[in-house]
Amino acid sequence: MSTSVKPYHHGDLRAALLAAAIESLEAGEPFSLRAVARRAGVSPTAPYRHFADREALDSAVAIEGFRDLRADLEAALAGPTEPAAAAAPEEVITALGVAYVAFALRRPAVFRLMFGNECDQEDSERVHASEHLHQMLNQSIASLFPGANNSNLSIALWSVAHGLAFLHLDGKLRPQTSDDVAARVKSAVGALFALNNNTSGG
Amino acid sequence: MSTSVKPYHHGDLRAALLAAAIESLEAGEPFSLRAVARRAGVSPTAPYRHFADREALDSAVAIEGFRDLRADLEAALAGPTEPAAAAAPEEVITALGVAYVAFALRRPAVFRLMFGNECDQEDSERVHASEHLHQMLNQSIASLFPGANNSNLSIALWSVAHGLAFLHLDGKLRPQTSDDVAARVKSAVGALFALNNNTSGG
DNA sequence: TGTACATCAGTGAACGCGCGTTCACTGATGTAC
DNA sequence: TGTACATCAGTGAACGCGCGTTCACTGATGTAC
Repeated sequence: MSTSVKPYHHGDLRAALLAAAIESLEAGEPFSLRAVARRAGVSPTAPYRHFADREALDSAVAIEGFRDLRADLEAALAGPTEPAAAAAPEEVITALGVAYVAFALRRPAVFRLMFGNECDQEDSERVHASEHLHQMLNQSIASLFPGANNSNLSIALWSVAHGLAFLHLDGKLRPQTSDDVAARVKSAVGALFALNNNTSGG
Repeated sequence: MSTSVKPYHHGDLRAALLAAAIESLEAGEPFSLRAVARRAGVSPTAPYRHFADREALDSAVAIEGFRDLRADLEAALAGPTEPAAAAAPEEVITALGVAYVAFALRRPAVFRLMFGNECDQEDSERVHASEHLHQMLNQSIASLFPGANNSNLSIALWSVAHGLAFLHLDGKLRPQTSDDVAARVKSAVGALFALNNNTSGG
């Protein structure tokens, strides 16, 4: 019983606040320090023990988001095909794209927070998290296409996924069931792979 | 003298508010009805004569943004090459992409407002403005590639441009001088056109 | 051409709201002796 | 094993802010006669 009444000390409030922040975002609520504290069942000023200011909480959520997204993409890379077998590039890229867009649609507010505002370039941990993602994509593309223009190609393909994600989030592309979206990602990648054929062949 | 002192009636406050809203966005200021009214030199409640609420002003700005973006893209289509000559698809697509991304970087806050929030599907005028853009892209792609998969290809290419725009806006891709950005768009499109070659040829 | 009056486009005070942040505080914890 | 005390992690009242929106209002305009 002594543990069932709310203890004065929380135990791991930092983690609880992060979780609450993500919940709050995913519930579509407006994001604020106070709202997060409320959801965590704690006074409005308690977060200041763990985060310097609102921006710091913001950043911590974004960093966690980047970590989660990276994990999703790595899972997609490991994929259903045996890792030993060299899967076709188009397949791998489709899998990555589907995972990327699925993440964005499953956790739209987190995704927006990660990408949707100009990030403070001084916030090195946050910058690093996004660069780490970028590097991971670069390496995947490099291993698929051991050619010269990898950097351009990887940017292009990242952009496709990123654009598809945002266009869906913003309701510019419908409908939104996750199967439809996955199919659309697949078709888009397919169309790009066929691009050169179309050009020369009609 | 009687016209130089501020008249009670503004003349065209609606247009002035729209202009002020866009200025305010482009100046990087937080966007609010009150701030816009302030910038237009008018009382905080004057906008309510012309816009039902904050959302309506928001929408009007987005609609104007879509119109401007469409104009930019049409200019890019008309382009430096003679309109009579059938330009190479890659060239046309690059021109469109460069114009798209340039618009986003030149007017980042407007672009974010246009795309960066889930748009009210009830707001028919706003929905229509974005669909009009979509159609215009579809038609351009259709005329470049008279094949079957136009819809997929046009979504894919729109996504590339959209993704490049947002990745630049959010500082995920650097540097940001407009020439660099244009070059990057060009390279990305080039990499996609070469995609099939890489796959089959190495 | 002049006047009465409806309509329109602004004003300015006021409301309640939630926000980020500060401050002095207090309850709990853990460590030195 | 006890006790004193520093440290830590919370509380709760309070601040000033800008926001969206309402309300009753007033100054300007234009139209009917």
